[in-house]
Amino acid sequence: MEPIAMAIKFSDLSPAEQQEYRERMRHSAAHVLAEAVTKLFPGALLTIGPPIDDGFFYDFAVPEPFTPEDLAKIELEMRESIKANTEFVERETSRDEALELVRDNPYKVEILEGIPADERVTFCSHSDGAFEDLCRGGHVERTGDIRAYKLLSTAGAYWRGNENNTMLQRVYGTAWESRDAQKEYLQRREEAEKRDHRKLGRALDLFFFDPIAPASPFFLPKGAQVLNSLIGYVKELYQKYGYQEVMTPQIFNTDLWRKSGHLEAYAENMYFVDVDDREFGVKPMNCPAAAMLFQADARSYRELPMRLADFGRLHRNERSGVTQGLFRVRSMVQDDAHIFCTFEQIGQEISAFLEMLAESYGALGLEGHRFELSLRPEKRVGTDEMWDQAEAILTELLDNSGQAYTAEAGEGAFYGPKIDIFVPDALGRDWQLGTVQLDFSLPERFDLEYAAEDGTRKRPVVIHRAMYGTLERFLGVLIEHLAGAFPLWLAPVQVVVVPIADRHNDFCRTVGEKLRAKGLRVEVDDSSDRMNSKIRQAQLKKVPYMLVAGDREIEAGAVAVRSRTGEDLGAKPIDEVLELLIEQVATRH
RNA sequence: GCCCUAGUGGCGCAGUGGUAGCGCAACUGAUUUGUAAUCAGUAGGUCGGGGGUUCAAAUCCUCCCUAGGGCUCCA
Repeated sequence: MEPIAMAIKFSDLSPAEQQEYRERMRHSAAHVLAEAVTKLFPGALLTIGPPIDDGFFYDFAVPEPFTPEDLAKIELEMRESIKANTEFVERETSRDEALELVRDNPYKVEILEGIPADERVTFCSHSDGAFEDLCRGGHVERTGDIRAYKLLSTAGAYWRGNENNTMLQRVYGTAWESRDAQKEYLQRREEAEKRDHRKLGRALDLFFFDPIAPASPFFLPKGAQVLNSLIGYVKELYQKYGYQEVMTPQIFNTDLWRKSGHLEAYAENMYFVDVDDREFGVKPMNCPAAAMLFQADARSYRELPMRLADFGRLHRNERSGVTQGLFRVRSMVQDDAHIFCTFEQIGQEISAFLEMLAESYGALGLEGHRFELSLRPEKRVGTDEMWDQAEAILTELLDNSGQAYTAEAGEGAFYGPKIDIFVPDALGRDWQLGTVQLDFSLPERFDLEYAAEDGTRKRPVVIHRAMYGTLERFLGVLIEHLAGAFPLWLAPVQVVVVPIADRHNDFCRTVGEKLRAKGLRVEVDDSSDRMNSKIRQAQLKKVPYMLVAGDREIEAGAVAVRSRTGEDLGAKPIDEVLELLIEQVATRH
């Protein structure tokens, strides 16, 4: 590949060209980093150094991990190369020569051996050959074209991402076409940190964690209120879309998990308890319980589709290093439901689900989500015919939905294909929320049957589905999207009534009672603080509305309405305010 | 699970071998105030847990627990 020069201004490039340019610059920065590390740590072995979103990294095999001080030194060393403004040069070599050059580096040898026979093998250098790296190419013209860069962090990373391999030391950095662009990016990161749901969870009194129950949130009254409002909304949708709610036990005799296959495939993530010499497993999923409910009676085709919703609490013993705030917990609730239906009903069921999902995401203004279709994996149950048909149905539905999606071959569960919905957090990391999965296995394992119209006994299909998925995770993503400012219908405290002086307290309490009687969540701040302070408190807690009352308002039977955006909506009669609030809650605005 | 970093009153932090501190919050009193912080006082900590070094440990060593960043983006 030919180097790209900064011959024209970055801002004149098309978005695609800008993307390309940044990738080249970041990849080039990774090379400069690699050279700096080689100079400072002579024994370090180079492995890979690709551009990534917003930056680059390079993985090194070194005996000792890098310290923060090392990082500073490396950054200074990089400055020298960039100041020198030397040219990036690529040269093609024979395989034999390449092998000779990387002989002492098993990682590079492995990379080299992985290059297809019909591809060129190239090395690149930006220091007149003094430092060379096996490289596919794609650079800027000169080191000086890396206008802004910064090393951000170090981390351990397995070679090839496989935990059975050696752990390498990764250095993360960022690089930009200008100092301003970099500054903007770093500020964006800082802003994102302010939205971190773990910080806001504390600040807004929503939840906390304690080592006594690792990775298991304690929801404070306000956090529980938000979750319950969400669940209430989901229940409304269930009513509309024909679901029935069920409740099932928390722990089951291990026999059930043996039957469902979880004991074999999922035991390491489960909690077990021994009671009276019998072993029980705490449920990590609701599916087997749903299957038992289906089996509880002789089923007819007339009952299908049967949609059973279960908000049961689940426990999964996630590996210690992967838990993360509310995003990945060990104790959770899902808006989970299982649909038992005929094969012919799959299409309409999933279609209705996608409709309900769009409705619910729309209600929360969730943007930036993407769909992923996961197709058959190597190891699977069910016939090829079933997979052919099921995949065709899902593909057609997605095509017709107009929703952009990606199809991932081999990513499906062993028991069926699925569609996952991913939503990014404040830092742009994607999290799977919604999902709809076909299951060809559960009906077999539980020998589920229904009486068909012609009197024969047939096997139903099971569809697992959730819109918000794990509600803990969903809440985390939602907090970051909204920066903690919940819409009125979700806000744990919807209104704070603020008396200006003590003599206004009684009036404000009356206002509070009036709103509360209509189902609004109201607090009256009758503390001895000044009004300014009360407003500030309410602002910090992101309460949607503050109703201020002093002599003037009492005289008029009104309250002065202030929104958390700082907007002064003026004095309004209490009944009018009440009506506005109720309307806003009802329409979920 | 693995690598790095961290753990000090409810929360946010300072304190690197010699008497545990600050801000916010809490509590008490005073103040009664017009849209983001009124003033004064009081109380609160076995410094994540165990073991060790030392005359002396929040501080040094060691094991464990928990949290944060990262571990599929290929030369």
